[in-house]
Amino acid sequence: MASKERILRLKDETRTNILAASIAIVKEEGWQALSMRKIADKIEYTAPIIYEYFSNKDAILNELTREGFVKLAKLMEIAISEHSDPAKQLEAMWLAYWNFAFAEKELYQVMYGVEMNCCAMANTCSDTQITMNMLWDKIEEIIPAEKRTEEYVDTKYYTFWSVVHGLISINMTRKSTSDELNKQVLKDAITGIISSMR
Amino acid sequence: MASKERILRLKDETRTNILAASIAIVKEEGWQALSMRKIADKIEYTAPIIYEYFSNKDAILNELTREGFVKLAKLMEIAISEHSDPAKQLEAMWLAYWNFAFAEKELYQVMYGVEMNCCAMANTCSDTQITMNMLWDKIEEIIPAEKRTEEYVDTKYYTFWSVVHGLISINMTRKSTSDELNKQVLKDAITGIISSMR
DNA sequence: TAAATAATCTAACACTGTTAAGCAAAGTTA
DNA sequence: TAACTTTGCTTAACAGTGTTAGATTATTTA
Repeated sequence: MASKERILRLKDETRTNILAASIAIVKEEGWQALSMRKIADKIEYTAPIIYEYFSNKDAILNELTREGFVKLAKLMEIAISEHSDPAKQLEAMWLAYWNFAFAEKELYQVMYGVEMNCCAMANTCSDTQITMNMLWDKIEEIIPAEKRTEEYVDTKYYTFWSVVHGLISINMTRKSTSDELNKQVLKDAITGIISSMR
Repeated sequence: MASKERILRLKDETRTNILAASIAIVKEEGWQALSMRKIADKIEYTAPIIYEYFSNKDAILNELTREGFVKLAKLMEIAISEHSDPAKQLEAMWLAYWNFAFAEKELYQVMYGVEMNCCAMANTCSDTQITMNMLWDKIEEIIPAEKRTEEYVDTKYYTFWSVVHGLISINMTRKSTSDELNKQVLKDAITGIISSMR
C-alpha cells in the first residue's frame, strides 16, 4: 500500500535530483557543459533514465525556466509587501528583478536567452570599441560643459545602450510586440534621455 | 610569378566563402544548425579544410562578430553624416543601431550573445506571464487616471523592462562595468521613468 | 516457485568539433 | 626526364553530443 507512495515519492525525488544536478553543473561549468550524460553521472544513473522524467534536454531547460519565473514572482511579491507607496513598490520590484538576475544568474540566462553559447563574447577587439566610442563621443558632445564629467557621460551612455539593447533582445527572443510599440518606446526613450542630459 | 598571386587570391576567396557560407546557413537554419561539416558542404570541400583558414569554429564566429562591428560602425557614420545637430545625430545613430540589429539579426545575435542556443524561449507558459502581469499592474496603478490607456501602460512597461534587461544582459556578457555605475544607471532609469509617468 | 512487470543498463545511431595520417597532383631540383 | 618535395585535399578516427531500441536485471504479483 504505502510502498506505492514511497515509490512515487522516490520518482519525484529523482526528478528533482535531475533538475538540481543540471543547475549544479551549469553553475560549475556553464550552460555549454550541460549534457545528459553528465546529469546522469551526477544522479548516479545512466543517461536514458532521464528520458523517463523529461522528454528531452529542452524539457529540462524549460522546467528550469519555469522554476526561475516562479522564484522571481515570489521575490516580487516580497518586494511589494515591504512597501506601501506604489511607486516605491514598483521600484522595489525592479530592484528585485535586478538582484534575482545576478543571484540566480544561470536561471536568468536560460529564462531570457542571454549568451549561453559560444565564444563568450570575449571580444575586446578594437572593432568592438569603435562603435562604442562613436556613441560615447557624441553623447559627450551633447552634454553641456558644466555637467560633462566622465562619470556622467558613462551613466548616460549605459542608459542609452541598455534601453536600446534591452528592447532589441526582448524583441528577438519573444517576437510578439508590435512594431508600433517598439518604435514608440525607442523614440520615447531616446528623446527622453537626450532631454535629460542638458 | 602571377600564379602565386592567383593562388593567394583563391585562398582569400575560400576564406570569404567560408564566412559567407556560415552566415547563409545561420540565416536559413539558425545558429544551432551551424556546423563545420555543413560549411564544408556549402563551399564544396571537406571539413578539415576549414581549419586551414580558421583555427576553430569560435574563430569563425569571432570573425563574423568583427565584421558585424565594422558594418555597424559604417552605418553609424552614415547616420552622423546625414545630420548636423548633435542631438539629431545621436538619435540617428541609435536608430541605425536599432535598424542594424534587425536587418542583420544574425550578426547582432553573435555580436551581443542573444539567444543563439536552446529552447527558443518559446515559453508562453503561464508562469512566464505572472511576473509580467505583476509589473504591468503596478505600473498601471501608478499612472494617473487621465493618462491610463493600455497603450500608455504598455509603452512604460516595455521601457522599464528594456532598460533593466538591457543593463543586465550587457553586464552578463561583458562583465567590465563597475557596480557603482550599474546601480547608478538602474536607479536613474527607474526613478526617471516613474517620474515621467505622472 | 513461476510469470509478469518495472527499473535500469548496454549498445547503437547520427550527429558534433577536431586532429592525424595518407594519397595524389603539382612544383622544384638534379 | 627522373626523383624529391611541397601543396591541396580527403579519409578515418577520436571523443564528445542527444536520443532510441533491445537486452538485462530486479521487483512485484499470482
